[in-house]
Amino acid sequence: MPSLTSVLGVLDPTSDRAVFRQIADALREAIDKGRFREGDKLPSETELVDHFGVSRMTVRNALSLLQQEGLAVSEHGKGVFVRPRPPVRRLASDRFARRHRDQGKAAFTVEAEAAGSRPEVDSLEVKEERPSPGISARLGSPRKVLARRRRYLLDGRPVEFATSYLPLDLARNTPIAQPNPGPGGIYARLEEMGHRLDHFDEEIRARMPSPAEVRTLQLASGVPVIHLVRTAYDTEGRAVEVCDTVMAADAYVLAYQLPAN
Amino acid sequence: MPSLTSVLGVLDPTSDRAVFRQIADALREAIDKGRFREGDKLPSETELVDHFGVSRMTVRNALSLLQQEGLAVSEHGKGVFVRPRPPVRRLASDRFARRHRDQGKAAFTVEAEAAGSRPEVDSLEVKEERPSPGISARLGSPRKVLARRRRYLLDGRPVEFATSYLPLDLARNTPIAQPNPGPGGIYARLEEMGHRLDHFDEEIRARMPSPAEVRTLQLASGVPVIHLVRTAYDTEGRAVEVCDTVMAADAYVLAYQLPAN
DNA sequence: CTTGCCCACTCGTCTATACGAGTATGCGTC
DNA sequence: GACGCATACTCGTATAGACGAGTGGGCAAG
Repeated sequence: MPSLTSVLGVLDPTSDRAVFRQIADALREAIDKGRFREGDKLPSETELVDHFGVSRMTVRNALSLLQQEGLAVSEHGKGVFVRPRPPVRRLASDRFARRHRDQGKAAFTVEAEAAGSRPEVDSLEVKEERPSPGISARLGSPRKVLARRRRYLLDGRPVEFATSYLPLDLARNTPIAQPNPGPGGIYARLEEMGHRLDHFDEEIRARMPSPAEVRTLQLASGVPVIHLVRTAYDTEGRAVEVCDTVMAADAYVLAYQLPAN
Repeated sequence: MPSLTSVLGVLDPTSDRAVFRQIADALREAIDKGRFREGDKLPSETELVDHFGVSRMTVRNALSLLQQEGLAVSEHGKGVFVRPRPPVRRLASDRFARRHRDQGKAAFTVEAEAAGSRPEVDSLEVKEERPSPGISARLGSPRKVLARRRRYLLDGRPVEFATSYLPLDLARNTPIAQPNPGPGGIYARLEEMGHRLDHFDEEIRARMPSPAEVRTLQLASGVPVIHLVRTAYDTEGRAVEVCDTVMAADAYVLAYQLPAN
C-alpha cells in the first residue's frame, strides 16, 4: 500500500492556484496515470483532510470538481469512486435501413442481444396530444398528434428515453396506435399504409440534463445527454414522424457515413 | 420591481428536500417561467441569504447546482447571470460535398459570413508526430503522421478545436504540409493528388470537457463538448485523413440526412 | 448459527466567520 | 474633462464545527 504522498504529492503553498484546484489536479493526475482505476475508491474526505492539512470543505470542493468533470461519483455511506466507463452502444447511420426492418424484431433488442446485453423497454405510453411548437413545425402543423413514449434499458440501466410523434390523422385507428405496433415497428406499419419512407433528417445536440432527465436516466453527475431529433419523410416529401430521443451520453457513440459527392 | 417572495416563493420547512435544492428549484422555476431572462442578473448571494434566511454556503450550493446544469454562469465581482444561449452553428451532413469544395473558400469562413458572424481561425500548427493508438488504427498504422491543428472562433468566441492527421508518406512535401493548403482546403489537394474521396465516417460522442478544453474553448461550467472524429476514405478504400474535432456543445447542432434504403 | 443491535466510518447538509479579489461608481483632485 | 482613489458591492476561497444519514462489520444475545 503506497503512501498517499507518493500517489498524490503535496500542496505548493507558493502557487497562486487555489488549494482545492491543486487537490483536484493531484487526484485527476493520479486517475489519469492509472494509480486509481475505474471503480476504485478514492481516499476518503477525512484521509484527504489529514494528508493535505486543509479543512473538509476544501476537500469536498476538490471532489465536487472531479464529479462535475465526470471523473468521479460519490456514494453516500461508502466513499467516492472513479467513475466506471459503461459499455458503449454504437448507433450506426444505417440502423433504419429497410433491410433491417424486414427482419421483424425491434432493432434495439436484436442489437443489444448481439452485443451480449439484456435489453428492456419500459414505461411505454401511447396517447393523443397537442404538439409542442417544435414538433408541430416539423410535422406540418397538425392539430393533434399521436405520442409514443418509451424508455430503453441495457442490463437494467436506463440509457435512452424516446418519444415518437405522428400526425393523428395518419396514425389514428391503426396498429401504430397500439402499444405494440407489430414486427418491424412503426416504420414497417407506415410503409404498409402506403407511406414509403424516403429519408430521415437527424439533428444532434448535447447539453446537461434537466433534473427530470437525471431521474429517468439515473445519470451520474458530470454526464451530459445527447438530444437527437429525427424526422422521417415519405416519398411524397411529407414528414410522417418525429422521434425525440434523449440519451445518456456516456452510453452512446453515434456513427454516420457520408458520401463525398 | 416585484418582491423576491413573489418571484421565488419561500422555503418549505416541512419538506425533506434539502434546503439548497429547494432554493435551486425556486430559481430554476423562475428562470423557466421567464421571470429572469437570458443574461439577466440573478439576486446576489447576499440577497438570497436575506430572503431565505439561510447561510451563504447554502445559497452558493444552490447556485452551484444551477451552474452545473448549464442554467447560470457566475462572474467574479459582478454577479450570477442566466446563461445566454449563444447563436448556434448548424453543421449539415453535406458540408464536405465536392460541389462546396470547388468554390475555393474555406467552408467555415463562407458559412459564418453568410450567417452574419465574423469568423477567425487561429493557433494554426502543422507538425510531424507519432500517431496516438486511436489515430494510428484508423489510418492503417503509419509510423508518423502530419498533424494540422487549428481553432475556430465566431465573433471572437472560440467554438471548435480541430486536428487533422494524415499519413506522413502521403502529405510530406505537398501543399498539405503548408500552413495554408490553398483553395478548397486539404480535401481539394488530396483529390488533385489522385486520392479521389469516396466517403467519410463520423463518430460522435458527448462528454464534459477536460480542464485544458475548458481553457482553449473558454467554456462556461455546465457546457459539455461534442467530440467528433471523421475519417476520410478514398475510392481505393484507403483512410487518407482523420479529423479529430472538439466543439463547444452550446454552439452547435449537427444535422445529418439518411436515406431510408 | 442466526438475529439484532451498536458502532465506526462514510458522505450530505448547514451554520458562522473571515479575508481575498474583481467590478463599478462616485467623488475629489489635477 | 481626465485621472486616480476610496468605497461598496460582487463572488472566490478557506477555516471550524455540528449534526444527519447511509453502509458495513463486529459482537453479543438468543
